[in-house]
Amino acid sequence: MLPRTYDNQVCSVARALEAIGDRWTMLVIRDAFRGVSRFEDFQKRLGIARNVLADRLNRLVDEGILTKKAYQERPERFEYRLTEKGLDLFPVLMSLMKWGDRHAPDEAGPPLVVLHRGCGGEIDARLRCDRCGESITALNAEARQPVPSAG
Amino acid sequence: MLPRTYDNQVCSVARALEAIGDRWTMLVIRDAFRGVSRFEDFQKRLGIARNVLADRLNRLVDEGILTKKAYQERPERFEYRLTEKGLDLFPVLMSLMKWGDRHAPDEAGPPLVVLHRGCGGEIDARLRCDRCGESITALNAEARQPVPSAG
DNA sequence: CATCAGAGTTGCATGACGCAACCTAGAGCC
DNA sequence: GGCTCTAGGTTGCGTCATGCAACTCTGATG
Repeated sequence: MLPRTYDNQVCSVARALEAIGDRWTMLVIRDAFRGVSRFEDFQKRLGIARNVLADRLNRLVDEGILTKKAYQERPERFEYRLTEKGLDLFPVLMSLMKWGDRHAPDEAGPPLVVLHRGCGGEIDARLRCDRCGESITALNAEARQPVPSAG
Repeated sequence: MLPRTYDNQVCSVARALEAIGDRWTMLVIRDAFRGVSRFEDFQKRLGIARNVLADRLNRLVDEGILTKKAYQERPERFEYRLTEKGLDLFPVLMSLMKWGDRHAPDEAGPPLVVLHRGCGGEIDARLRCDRCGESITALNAEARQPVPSAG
């Protein structure tokens, strides 16, 4: 559990960040999407401290975002794989990536292109209206607050 | 600047997380999207330590995600507003919210509904293929790695 | 003159993190 | 039977980031 929870925050964003909102977790998940599954590989690719990595992996397993399974006995060796809950973080990761591509670009250009398998098209991370299909941005969105105590 | 940077990570996700990837920053941004703009209001709503809040706001201004502007002189008082770069984090926030709604739900159900202004439709945060328009998930996406040194 | 609001700053304690060393179980080799 | 290697951690220690309360500063209000 994170040392400081956001219990006072009645918001899905806060609850999501309680699960994945520290400095390393999202990068662990990113590497998991890239197919990394073993302790040593996470550690080498990220340069994260081993104790911190062990802690993050355990937490992600507790959260149901990763599963830990032995891929061989004698000697026992483990792999960490994304669950469905973890796989559902894909849009979060892609919108982060798109934002980084646009606003914090590397000189070498976008280092990773993600494509629609088979089709070969690129990912469009824009939000859509589920009624009219138009693109939704911060400028044409509005929040409907649930009525505080009138239900 | 974050204490630990991800310099060894050639990835837009890592660069994005360098800007917004600590425990409070994304919640500050969420409140900014809700219209919060003053130091005292951020502090009261989030319960964040004042020194940490001051640090986060300064960092976000340095990053070009927020602007700081006096909304009155004598006494001088300031407001923090999202820049275009900050507004572009909207898809990140919405996909985090959708994930939280689905996988870390509050008993009271989704506490915040965001609508297409005028139309009234809800937000569809699924990723699309920019060629064929189909929905893209982790299962039908593939990464094309840039050729390492063959350019 | 006292009090209040907004926007911080300062000092101290605690907790998260980085780092290196160590541990364990089995495999391969000689 | 000993040496070394790999995978997956754990332990101990030091430092840096964070939480918390108190304080500052400026001007308004009574």
